[in-house]
Amino acid sequence: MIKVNTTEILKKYNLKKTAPRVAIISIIANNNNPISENDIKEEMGDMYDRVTFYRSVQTLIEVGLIHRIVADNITMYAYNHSEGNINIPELNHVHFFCKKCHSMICLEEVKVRDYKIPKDYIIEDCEVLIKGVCKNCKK
Amino acid sequence: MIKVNTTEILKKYNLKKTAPRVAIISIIANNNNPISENDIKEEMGDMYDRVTFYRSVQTLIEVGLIHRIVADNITMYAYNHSEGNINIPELNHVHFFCKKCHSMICLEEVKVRDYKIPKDYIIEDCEVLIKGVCKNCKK
DNA sequence: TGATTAATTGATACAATGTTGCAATAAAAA
DNA sequence: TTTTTATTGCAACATTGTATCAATTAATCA
Repeated sequence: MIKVNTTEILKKYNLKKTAPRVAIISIIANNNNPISENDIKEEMGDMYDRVTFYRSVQTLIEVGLIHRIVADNITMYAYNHSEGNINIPELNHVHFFCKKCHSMICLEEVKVRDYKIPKDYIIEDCEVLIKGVCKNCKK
Repeated sequence: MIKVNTTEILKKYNLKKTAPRVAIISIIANNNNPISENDIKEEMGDMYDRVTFYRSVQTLIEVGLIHRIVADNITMYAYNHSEGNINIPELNHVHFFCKKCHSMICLEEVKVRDYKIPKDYIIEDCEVLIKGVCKNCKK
């Protein structure tokens, strides 16, 4: 459980430190694995407002603090602990999605090789999504 | 432009050969790159019905004939030309998404290596999404 | 510290996307 | 051709996401 310094982070991106933002960042950062809007909503209690949530999440994605993963039409959010390294696409955003229970876990140390992309394309990010069945659902 | 034999394909999966299915399969298969619901809708004209579309697409994804890709909340559909090989995750579903114009292109020959997934997980599929800026938008 | 400024919130209304139920239809089987 | 069964297409609903705007609150500065 990594405790993030929301004051510092928000200042870094010139964003005001507001209650919803602090809550959203903390909740996402304190989860090792991607988390859904509903789970975040529950943790926020009556601090949750849908519009504010969408806007906050949008902002945080734009600055590169979190990212959104969609699998089988299920949307989840995860923290970019690699924050400083987002320009090393090989190392980022690798997830496993269970088709049965819809849980998602973050994986490390997976690499992508042999990009055959036209030279004049700019690569900013790389996401790898591995789908299958998790340990529990396999039984 | 690969012409697919919808009669054969649908029979293979025990699906009835209906007009909407034939249209949807043909449209997706005849596009080299992923295509949005709106584009498919346009090509279908008044044959398009939203509910039928969602159901058809759902069915076709389940049998592994097409797949859905979501980037920045934009959903697209692409044909699995590798149809027979869907259990070789290294070779499947590699796309480039342009953050500016929201176009998507299919890429070949990208490989993923060094899976560090717990041994008792079943891997069925692997998608790689590379985001950035395309040739045109770079200018 | 208190007033000023500017971003952000939260409510409302709207728009787009996705789902359920069911009667009518059409495809495949007999 | 008739029967059977899956699929369609409509209506109604549910969920997800967006635009507007007045009220609020955080940061700034005197």
